[in-house]
Amino acid sequence: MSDADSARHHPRATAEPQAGAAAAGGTATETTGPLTHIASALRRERQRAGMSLTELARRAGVAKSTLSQLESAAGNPSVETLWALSVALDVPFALLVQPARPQVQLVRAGEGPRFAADRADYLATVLSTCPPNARRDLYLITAEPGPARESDPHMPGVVEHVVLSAGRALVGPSDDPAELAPGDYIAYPGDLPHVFEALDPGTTAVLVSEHT
Amino acid sequence: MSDADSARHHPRATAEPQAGAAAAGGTATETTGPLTHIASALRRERQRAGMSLTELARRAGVAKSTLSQLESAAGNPSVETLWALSVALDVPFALLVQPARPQVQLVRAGEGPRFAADRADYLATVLSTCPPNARRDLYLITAEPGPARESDPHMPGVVEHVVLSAGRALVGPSDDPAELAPGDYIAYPGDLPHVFEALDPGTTAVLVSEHT
DNA sequence: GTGATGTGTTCGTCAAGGCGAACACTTGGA
DNA sequence: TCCAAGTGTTCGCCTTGACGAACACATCAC
Repeated sequence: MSDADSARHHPRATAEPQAGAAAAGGTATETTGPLTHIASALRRERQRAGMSLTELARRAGVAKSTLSQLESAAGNPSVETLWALSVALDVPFALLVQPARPQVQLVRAGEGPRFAADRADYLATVLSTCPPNARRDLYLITAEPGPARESDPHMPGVVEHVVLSAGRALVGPSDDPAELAPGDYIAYPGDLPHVFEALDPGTTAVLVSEHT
Repeated sequence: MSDADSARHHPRATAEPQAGAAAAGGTATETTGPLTHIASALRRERQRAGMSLTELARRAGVAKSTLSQLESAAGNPSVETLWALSVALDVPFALLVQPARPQVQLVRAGEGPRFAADRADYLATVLSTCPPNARRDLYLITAEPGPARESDPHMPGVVEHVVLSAGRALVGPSDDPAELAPGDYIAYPGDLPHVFEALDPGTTAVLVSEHT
């Protein structure tokens, strides 16, 4: 994540250091505020779920009037309110808040920034670092047989997904790894010690690291 | 996503239809409320960024007092406030709100629910459906050469990532697909028409569908 | 037609969020 | 030692979010 400053977490961050007072007052100009997105997202998800305004309000335990104002982009809901709505809609909270920005991106097998490997027989290529909203990285792993590669646990809340492409490998929590064949998949908490040990030469895998 | 109702979007959803009134009142028992998580997440991320309470407040344009109360789990911030903080911290909004729940999960190459394929020469196996917070699915694609498989565009905001494991394939937006070799990676907006056309027999790939 | 149920909207009221200022408290020069 | 500059905390005050009730409107049964 170090040299991926080009892709930051917010589409058009506007953290003006000095002009913060503007955001403090009630009449902020609100550059890319989440409120308009919330309004449309709420209406869209509610209709997708086939709920009436009244019913959603009842299920979420919020006033019908509040919900109406929110869908009109009037007002700035509290987290609890929006949380209740996301639960009632059975929709991830983030979906109600975050704008998105997709793009086409291509990385050839050889290309892409290699991850500094402490050993020559293990190579991780970064395919995609966390975009605006999600916190997940995509790696291509290439490894040769040898002693098990112990990874130090990452930040709490990290989940790693591994799909084996070729060869065989011992992957998973250090205390109970699984032997994967091509096509096999495993997911495990990344904040616990875990291993990736190639058993066959030319072993490759796709690794998704989810930062929650 | 149809038959994956086991994994829902919220850790312990408590959308009681009738008892919604409880959540409405101020003194709700607050089962898995995001407020306590926000408090700890805010403090953690702020310290990780090496910021003082005063500095973060200044950058985000929120009152120092407000921030202090939030980190003490006192109060229920508005979305705008929390948004400003997430921008100032350069951290995805969701990270401040969502609890997480990692687990070990293993799917063997043959196992896992197959995705209903409209053609015999294209098989998608679900490896992992969207967990509590993220909205992304993991598929293993197995395809044989044949006419291009056109996918109808999905919901807006969807991004698909493809890493080719074996064989060769033409993947990407319909108007400009890329020929992938093993190890190649491509990402593209899923809300536009796109193709997956195997060029070699036994072509396999890993597909990450991000619902943003 | 007319009442009954549904939709989503707009009112007035009250509690709570967010604000600046004043407050204890530790640190490091002079 | 004392003052200055930093930390994070607690105060009144005003603004505003969230509420319930009343509202206008469409639909359907009788």
